[in-house]
Amino acid sequence: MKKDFFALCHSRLFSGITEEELEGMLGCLQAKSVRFPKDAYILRAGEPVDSLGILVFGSALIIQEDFWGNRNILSSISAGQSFAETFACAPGTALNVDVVTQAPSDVLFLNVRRILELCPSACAYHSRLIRNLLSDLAGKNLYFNEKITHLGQRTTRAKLLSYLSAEARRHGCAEFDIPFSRQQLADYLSVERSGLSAELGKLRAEGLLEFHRNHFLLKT
Amino acid sequence: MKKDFFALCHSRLFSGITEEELEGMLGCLQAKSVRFPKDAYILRAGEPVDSLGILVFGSALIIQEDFWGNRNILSSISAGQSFAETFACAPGTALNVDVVTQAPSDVLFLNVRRILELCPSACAYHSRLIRNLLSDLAGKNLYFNEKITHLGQRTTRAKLLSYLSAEARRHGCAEFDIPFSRQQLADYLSVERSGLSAELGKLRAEGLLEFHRNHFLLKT
DNA sequence: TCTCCTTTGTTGAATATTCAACAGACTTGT
DNA sequence: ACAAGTCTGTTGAATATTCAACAAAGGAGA
Repeated sequence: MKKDFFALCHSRLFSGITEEELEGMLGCLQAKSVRFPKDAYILRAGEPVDSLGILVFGSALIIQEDFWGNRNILSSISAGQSFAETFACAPGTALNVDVVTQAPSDVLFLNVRRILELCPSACAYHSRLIRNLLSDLAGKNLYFNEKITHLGQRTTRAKLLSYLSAEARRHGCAEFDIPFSRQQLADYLSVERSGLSAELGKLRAEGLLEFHRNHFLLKT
Repeated sequence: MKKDFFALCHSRLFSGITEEELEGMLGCLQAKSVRFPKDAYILRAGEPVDSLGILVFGSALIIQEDFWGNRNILSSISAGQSFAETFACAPGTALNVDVVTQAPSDVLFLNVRRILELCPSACAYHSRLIRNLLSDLAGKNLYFNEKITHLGQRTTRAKLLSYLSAEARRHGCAEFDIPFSRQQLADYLSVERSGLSAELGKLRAEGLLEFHRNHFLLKT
């Protein structure tokens, strides 16, 4: 249980809140902890949600699947990150994504109505939690905004360069690892895997970058 | 000034707050009102922002422009809607979009730090405002999510069908007007205008839909 | 009503992507 | 070390998109 608290204290949602405060809050918020095996559905598209999830331990993917079964990876989730806040915060909205574990995972579910309800006497830190949630949503918003920037590019090459530039900016370095396999990157950028590989080959031939598997080096 | 208040009271951000309460709050929040002519830049990419904007009157577009000047319309803003909340709520982030008026517009700027600072004695409704902001960000998040769904489609046809389905769902009706010209829709979906028109022609020939200008009717 | 100007539709050539199939590289478990 | 399975790179044919140029339709103002 202490180990859980460590991950939670370092999550964006609970930043600025101490372990002692957290312990009291979780009870007040009626938090529920659930364990999932590898490749399990944490949430399924179509479900109405009134709780957000926090990945305490493990790894998961946010996946969107269309009518014909084409998969599109929207993001990957690691320990300390939360998911489904958007749907939980927008009342009356059904989930339109699947959340699937990549490894055995522990998830903490928090009911958003509980978070928003004022109970100043019991939990002075509700206010802080709300502000964290706000900044978390803003962060997700920026993430989606960035993805739209990549998807808005017309060609596979332009999408790749847009994505790799963003990764380099994020790492603050021209050499970095990406968190996707080729197939996952192709899904993320919504292009054909073979075309992606071919384009990477061209970019290497032109001297714009080097790579091996998921390790990349961008060159001037 | 009363007319301003009417639009604000019916905005998502100030919903549940009365005119009297609003009047007091605007002073406390140090709200600043600015008027813009048609085709003017309300905000420019690269600017650091600590305030969100509310369009009190008029109409504006959120536009992203890449290095080579290709424009991508991310959304359109009408009276009562707010913009730049994301950047204002995520500290230390520079704006990566332009906000441009489509018509003469009045904008109210609200400093987010002011909103988040607790001042329970002066403004009991700060809490409500924060919750509205949260739900607003969640709503924007869903909007971007939807756009990603469209952009994630591989072909112009699939993007169109995805977009038109979403519009029909939004209107709750198979017959509706879209808020974009052909060029704007092509920018929004990130495809070629002429290809878009051609695809619309094919869809009509196949009997999937009817349209005239920006009026559409989806057929079974 | 008649221009002028903007928006939308159409076409064919050039370019890019998808699809399918396979070969080689890497991993994992025995 | 070996085998089996997965991931990545390569190729050519089929399909789709972009580009450029022009034609047609719609709208605004005289």
